[in-house]
Amino acid sequence: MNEHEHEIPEIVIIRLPLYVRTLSELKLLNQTTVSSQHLGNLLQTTPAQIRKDFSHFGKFGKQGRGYNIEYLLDELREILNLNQKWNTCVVGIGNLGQAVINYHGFENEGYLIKAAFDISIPSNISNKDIVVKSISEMKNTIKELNIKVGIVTVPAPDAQGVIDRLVESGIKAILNYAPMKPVLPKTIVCRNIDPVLSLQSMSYYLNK
Amino acid sequence: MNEHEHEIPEIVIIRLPLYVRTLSELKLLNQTTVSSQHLGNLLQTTPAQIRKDFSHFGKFGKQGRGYNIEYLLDELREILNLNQKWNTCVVGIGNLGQAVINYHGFENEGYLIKAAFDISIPSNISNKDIVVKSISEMKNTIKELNIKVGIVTVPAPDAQGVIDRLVESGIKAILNYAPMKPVLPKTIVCRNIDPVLSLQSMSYYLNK
DNA sequence: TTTAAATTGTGATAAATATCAGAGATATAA
DNA sequence: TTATATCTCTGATATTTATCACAATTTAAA
Repeated sequence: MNEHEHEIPEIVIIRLPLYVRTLSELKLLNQTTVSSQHLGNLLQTTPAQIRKDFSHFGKFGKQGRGYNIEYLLDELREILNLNQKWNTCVVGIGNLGQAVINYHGFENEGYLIKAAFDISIPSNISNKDIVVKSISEMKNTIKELNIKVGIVTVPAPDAQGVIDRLVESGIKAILNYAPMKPVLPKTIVCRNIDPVLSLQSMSYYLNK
Repeated sequence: MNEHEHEIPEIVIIRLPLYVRTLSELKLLNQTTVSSQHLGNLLQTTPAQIRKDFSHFGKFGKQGRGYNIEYLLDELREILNLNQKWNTCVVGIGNLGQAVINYHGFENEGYLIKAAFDISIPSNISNKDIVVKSISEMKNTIKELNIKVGIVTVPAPDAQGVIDRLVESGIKAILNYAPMKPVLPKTIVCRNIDPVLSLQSMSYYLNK
């Protein structure tokens, strides 16, 4: 079985980056092999699920021995297209947008913020690596800079409009911080970051 | 069927806040009733799922008519314990922690940030509504201020330690921004906010 | 060399989740 | 008043997801 023979469940794809993260940590600790049992312990999941997940993409392990960390890590990174840089842009340069721009956790993982857009351009953004432009110049800039991922940090009422423009500009993936669910063509991937929803669902379990 | 007769699937609980949000928007537009069909259109889901989700908690609708928005909204808010304020604290006052503190989307939804903790206390935090203290004073402060929710914004390597202290201090829910999965007693609820994982799982769908 | 222990990959099974479909209730139009 | 359309609630069914369990393979120990 390999990735060309069947559609892989999204839930499996969503778990792959967790495996990548833990394998990277093990590699940093100079570990060379790991079993699904051990990986399951570290990730608080079952070895069966890990093996089944991997089995969608091929055979990466060795019976009686486990997985070679370096090899498995590289395979998973390749599957996820992590062995390359991705250019991104931020739309919305308010508090949240500025926080995202100043957070360097994205760059470290290969997601480079190349441009930031807003209606009015704040003067306090001065990062020589990031082009700051008006939303009206979005389409040209995204094409010129080969940007594939849009990070949306505008207020909810503005988000759908902004997202429509991103799609029109050729963006393929959206990381949406606005508290709303965008309407999108099914060719575009989207993930929502919505801490308020997380708090609200946790509140169910808080007995008064 | 009501909430006392069976364990409700967490996946259902996670969707309830979405319904609350959309119902609130409809209420703001002075709508008085809504059908599962209409709600499904707005939420990009199926009417059957919405009805099944509600059915775990009781009968809120009227055949041939739909749901009274105000009534349903209040019931759902009551189920989720949203009809009250919850005191929270932020642990980690670096860039991310400060961004969370300056973001007022939590307060607006009834989650009040009452305290912020770090090892060294930055001087640039000056919010008279938030107590800023050393992590060593965490336990007393959390008890005194009746804090039930902890928001973790420390770097990943520090997160498990901080979370252990939060649990020890009597916290019941954790919103974790650190890129790791905490080990927790099963009495504690936790949600992880991990935008890097989101980006990485989206990358799978970006063909080079 | 032989035996025992460890571990994968996977078909089969179980569990969880989503959808279907129709009886019954309500509202609206004729 | 009657007929038609709308819509909920829910048991039954289908689909998706997770777990089980074991043959096959590898390693390590006897």
